[in-house]
Amino acid sequence: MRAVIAPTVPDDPFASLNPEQRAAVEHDIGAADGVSRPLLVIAGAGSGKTNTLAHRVARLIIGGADPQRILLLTFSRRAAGEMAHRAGSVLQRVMGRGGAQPPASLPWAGTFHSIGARLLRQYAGRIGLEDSFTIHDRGDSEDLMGLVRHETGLTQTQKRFPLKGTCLSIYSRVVNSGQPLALVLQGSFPWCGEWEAELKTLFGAYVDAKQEQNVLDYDDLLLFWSEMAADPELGVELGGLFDHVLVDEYQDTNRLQAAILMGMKPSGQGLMVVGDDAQSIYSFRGATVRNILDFPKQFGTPGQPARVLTLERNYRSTQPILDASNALIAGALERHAKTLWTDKASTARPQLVLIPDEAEQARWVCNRVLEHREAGITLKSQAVLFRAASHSAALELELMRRNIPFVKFGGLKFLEAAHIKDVLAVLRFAQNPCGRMAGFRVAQLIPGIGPATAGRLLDAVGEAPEAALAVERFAAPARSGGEWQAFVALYRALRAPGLRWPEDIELVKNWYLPQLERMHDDAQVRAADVEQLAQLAGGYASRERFLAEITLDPPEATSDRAGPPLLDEDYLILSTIHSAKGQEWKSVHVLNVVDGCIPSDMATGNTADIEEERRLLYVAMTRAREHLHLVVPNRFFIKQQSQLGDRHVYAARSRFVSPAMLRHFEQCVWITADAAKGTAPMPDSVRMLVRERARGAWK
DNA sequence: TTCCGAAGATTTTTT
DNA sequence: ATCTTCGGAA
Repeated sequence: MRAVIAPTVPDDPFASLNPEQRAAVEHDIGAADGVSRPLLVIAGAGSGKTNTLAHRVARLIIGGADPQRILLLTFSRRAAGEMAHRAGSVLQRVMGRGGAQPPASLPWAGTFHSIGARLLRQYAGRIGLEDSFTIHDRGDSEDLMGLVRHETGLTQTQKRFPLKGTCLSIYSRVVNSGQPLALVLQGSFPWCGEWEAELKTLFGAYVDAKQEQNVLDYDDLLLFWSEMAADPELGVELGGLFDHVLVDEYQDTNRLQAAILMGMKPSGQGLMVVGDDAQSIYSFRGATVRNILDFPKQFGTPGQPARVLTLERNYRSTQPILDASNALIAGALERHAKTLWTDKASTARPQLVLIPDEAEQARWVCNRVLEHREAGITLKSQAVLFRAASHSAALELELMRRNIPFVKFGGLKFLEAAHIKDVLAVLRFAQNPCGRMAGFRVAQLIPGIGPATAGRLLDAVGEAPEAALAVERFAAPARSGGEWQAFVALYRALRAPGLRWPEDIELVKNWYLPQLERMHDDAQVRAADVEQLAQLAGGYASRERFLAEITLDPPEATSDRAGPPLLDEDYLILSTIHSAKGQEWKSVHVLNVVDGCIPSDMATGNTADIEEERRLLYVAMTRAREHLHLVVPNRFFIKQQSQLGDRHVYAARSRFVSPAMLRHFEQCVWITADAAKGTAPMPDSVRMLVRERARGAWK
């Protein structure tokens, strides 16, 4: 029995909460029947959502809840860590400094995918799954889809068949949304509509291939979990593992995730979800706002209605920034009415900056960032946000030219580099010899072995009782010579029982680095990446854990500088808007606020897509605490679009910044000297900008 | 069968 | 500009 400790008055960490937050935190604590009813918290941007959740967790534990029986589902691993940390510090304050109570650790905090992986591993035997399954990341899944696509003969069609990546996106969408293929094709992939029958065959073969090889993809983690939860017996058992289930960012969950909750907690007891329908930006992943809107209906019953609380007080931004954001979201077609307010007054409106082109945009942003820094805002508390990872290319060049350190979130990942995939594939092949994608990739690293020979090798491995033996006995082509023997030795070592992680990675490095020299001109750079991976590997308990967690929680930042920036160094944040979710900075620049970027050209097909783009801009704007700049280049480069090669396009200000909204912004025009000639008188703000331009000439 | 070079295609966001 | 795919030479 755990002791029940009442919060002490003198240092009450709950005193800082506002009434609505407090209501959420205290919801059904100490209820007569000991149950807490389903709770939905609609939390506006910057309304202290994370804080409220963390306090709720702490309050539950203080009330006697067992941390081991609290399931906390977050959007990213980072968010889970943050939440556990904050809950811990609340607990510590309550328990007092004298108490030898260890800080709260929440063993079941993580993303849906990572928790799913753990539960599946645990219940594998019960559902006919080998518990040694490996997890395919996006790249592996695409490759497998490509292979199956080839084997099914779909590469030989008269008209071109959708590429492997597109096929996987369609498949994933079907699984996550629970919609029939035809509907998904019609709604999101109209140009693939004619291939419905072939796609159906392809997906069937893809599923078979995964099962044969004992691998799961991202979607399977949710799919299998939801299947378990839907089983009358297993569902109850799973639900019984937890007294409280808390879900963050509920607006970005999909049908499968809602089904999981429904299976585990059909009555909604002990269930609390938090989200903001105005910030739903993941529909491309199957997320649906319906989850949050329908929550009361889904989980409430007449006898036990779900409780709904709304947090509207914003603790992040100044009132002018909120005014502009509110005006933007007021234009949305459908939404939960909610108006953010704050007592952080300010006279400075956000800026809307007109700029000739992208190069000038990069220069202007650099100037402004440095200016802010002079004013005492560290680089780390400034961010530049953009719709697509490639939009920051020009800015990155300019930053490097000026020696301004930065770290970029989103976009291409470390794990997608060929050499990193190679190393991981070797480890995966050792872990799960049935996983063909890994073996297929590894075998082809050896000179003289191509797709055909690799295929034969894997067939042999698949049929043999002992994988290592099959590899040793395999007759490699003569031209592979000693290279093959070297690989056999490595493979045997990796499968040997006494091997202690992370020795594995040393073995792989010794074998792989010479291959790298042979295959790539820039082996030096790649070797450094491999070294970094090795460093990372040391932090994990075992090979299995490393492989599972690195695919579910990849290192998210990429830096163009050699190695990660030192911890104490100051650096500017560059991020896609998607990756900026849940974060905040003192100063925020949003790049390319033009039609074609926000909303993206690719998302102007239907109104739902366009509305999501609006919310995306809303998310970007509400990240700012004190300074917000929307930058509108007049002209920008279009790449990869036309047969005529690259060209400029003259862009209009984003349609979301409507004329009626302009009064919420300070408008600036930033012109180059030659563009200024012969133009009409400029607004007041221009003088300042021209001065800045003069200074910029010396940079 | 492998490997290399040329032709062809190319829709953003991420677990 | 980049990545994928395909055809032909070794």
